[in-house]
Amino acid sequence: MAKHNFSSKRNAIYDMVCSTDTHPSARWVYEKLKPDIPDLSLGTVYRNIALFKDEGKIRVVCNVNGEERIDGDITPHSHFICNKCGNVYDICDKQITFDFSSELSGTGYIVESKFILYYGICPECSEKKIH
Amino acid sequence: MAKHNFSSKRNAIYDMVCSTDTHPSARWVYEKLKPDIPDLSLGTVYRNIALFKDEGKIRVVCNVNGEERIDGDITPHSHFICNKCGNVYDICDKQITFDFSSELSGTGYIVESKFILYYGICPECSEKKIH
DNA sequence: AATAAAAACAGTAATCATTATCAACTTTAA
DNA sequence: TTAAAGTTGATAATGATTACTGTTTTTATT
Repeated sequence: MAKHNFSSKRNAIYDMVCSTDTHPSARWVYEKLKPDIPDLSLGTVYRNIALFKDEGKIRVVCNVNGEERIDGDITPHSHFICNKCGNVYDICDKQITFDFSSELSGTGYIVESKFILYYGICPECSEKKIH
Repeated sequence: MAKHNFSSKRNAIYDMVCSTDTHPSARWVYEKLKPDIPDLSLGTVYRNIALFKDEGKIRVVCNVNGEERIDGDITPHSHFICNKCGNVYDICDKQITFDFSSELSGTGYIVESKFILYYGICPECSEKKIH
């Protein structure tokens, strides 16, 4: 891994990713930071998100409407994706084991990560009864 | 749902998706069929795959290197995605329950589908020891 | 502080998967 | 048949992501 210099923009991007529970896209992060950092470039957001992925500091959750959605919380947990509004929510399913080390043991598959995704209608969209 | 006419190309696309366990991309399906159907258009493959999705005849498994991967087998099962070669494999984890009807009951989330994805290194790449 | 090498950046162009358009061709129902 | 509706190939458009390039910032060293 290459050595990295300090970068206030990189810090701002990482902080934004970690301080939201929206499971944002690169563009969302860019638009949130742009007012405070007028000379921020969308390419910089993509570049740094790619870096965080390489470093394992963030993870990719899913792809919604062609946009990759990321999460700064890399502790094991599941996600719910709303088929209507596209919002991504954390699911606290403590009872589910994320100790997958033995789940596929003896199969030859080396598991590095496990993801559980629920798709459906979120409470907000369910109430709105929009269709 | 609109009414659909018979279409030999649509049938060929659906048959190809269902007869492979590669969890193909649209382009893969196109390239497999092209030799036998020289006047097939990539747009037609995309158009019909979108149709199958709407009808619930196929499902989206994941997104690998920017390409959406689909599955003609819509019975409940998990998938393993190789971080090296990008191949997608079926995982027969019979012990895992796909009866998610009550898993998020009382939370307000209406679950329509559940996906379990394992990421790691597949047996083939593991043997090759490529890095 | 000056300075040079390395890293990061903005701005823009390029790439690539997917979708939209539209005129020509098929299928269907009568 | 025939006309309406559905399907298609070819191509253009879209939109997310990546690559490029000249400039700016950071860092390590005087």
